[in-house]
Amino acid sequence: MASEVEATTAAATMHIGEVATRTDLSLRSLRHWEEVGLLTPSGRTDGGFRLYTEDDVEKILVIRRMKPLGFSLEEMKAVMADLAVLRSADTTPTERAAAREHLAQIHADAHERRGKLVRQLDMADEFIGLLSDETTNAAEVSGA
Amino acid sequence: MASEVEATTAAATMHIGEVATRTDLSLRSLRHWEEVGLLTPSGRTDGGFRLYTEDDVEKILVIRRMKPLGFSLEEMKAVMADLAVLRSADTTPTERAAAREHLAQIHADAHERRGKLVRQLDMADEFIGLLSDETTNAAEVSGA
DNA sequence: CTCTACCCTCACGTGAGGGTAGAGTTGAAG
DNA sequence: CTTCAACTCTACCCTCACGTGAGGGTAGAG
Repeated sequence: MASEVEATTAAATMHIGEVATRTDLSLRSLRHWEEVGLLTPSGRTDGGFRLYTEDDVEKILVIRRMKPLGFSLEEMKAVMADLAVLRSADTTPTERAAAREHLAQIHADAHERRGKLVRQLDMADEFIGLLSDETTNAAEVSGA
Repeated sequence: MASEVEATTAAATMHIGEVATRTDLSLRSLRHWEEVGLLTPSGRTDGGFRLYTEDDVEKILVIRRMKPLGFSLEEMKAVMADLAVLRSADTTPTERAAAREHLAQIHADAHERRGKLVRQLDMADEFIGLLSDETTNAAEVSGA
């Protein structure tokens, strides 16, 4: 039998709490993601506890990177499905082509959204500058 | 008395539609902001149309800059109030001090949030890079 | 078996608007 | 003045991605 010390990252599964701390996400989010079918944990204990694998965590981290771009959970779900198609070996060329095309689309979209993020950062900086001004010299309005 | 032609940007007021296009915000947002007391238009026509002044638009633009930092409408409302205190002449020193202190707090908070925005941008870039990889060479997996 | 720390499933609440219906207002052209 | 298209009003329900309990079950160490 395989010894109990396989490696650090073998078939070890985690409960939701560990995943949450490791990915810096809330339990609620992870559960919600399952609810909507975005990321279903690989297993459950007999008692009903969710069991996540390292692989699950990897996927979660991909999703987490996608999130700041403001994609909906549905969109991310589609992306994960497409990525799965590309990563898996036994998918038809037609499927793979469709997945690639869709991902290319997403890629373009992502670029656009990135642009918006940058613009938001600019606005934020303008606001911060505005606040600096206001708090710096507002003390000397009627003074000497 | 001041003549009716004060300047180009005198007492001229606009309806909500013009404000929306000028600020790139939806009518719904502007109405919602009024609902929650974040920004109340300076007037109304007899028929009930909202009338915004240039000054209102200025405030709206300040709010718009604050938005990307993820402050809630309530928080922004407080900020606008504090800014109003600092800008107005007839406010007690106590009031002004409180406003400045609160704004300093917000300023610090804003910096933190800016940091998060930057980190989000980084994550976004990681995701985009990931997509690039996947879509670029996924075509040659079993080929030669 | 007990204890504590986790985890479960509902079920409702929230924030910041989106969308629509049905009715009223504007203001320019005729 | 009348008419009319374009605009705006309120009121209401919908969405999305969770947050927040309530009430109860599980894991596993002692």
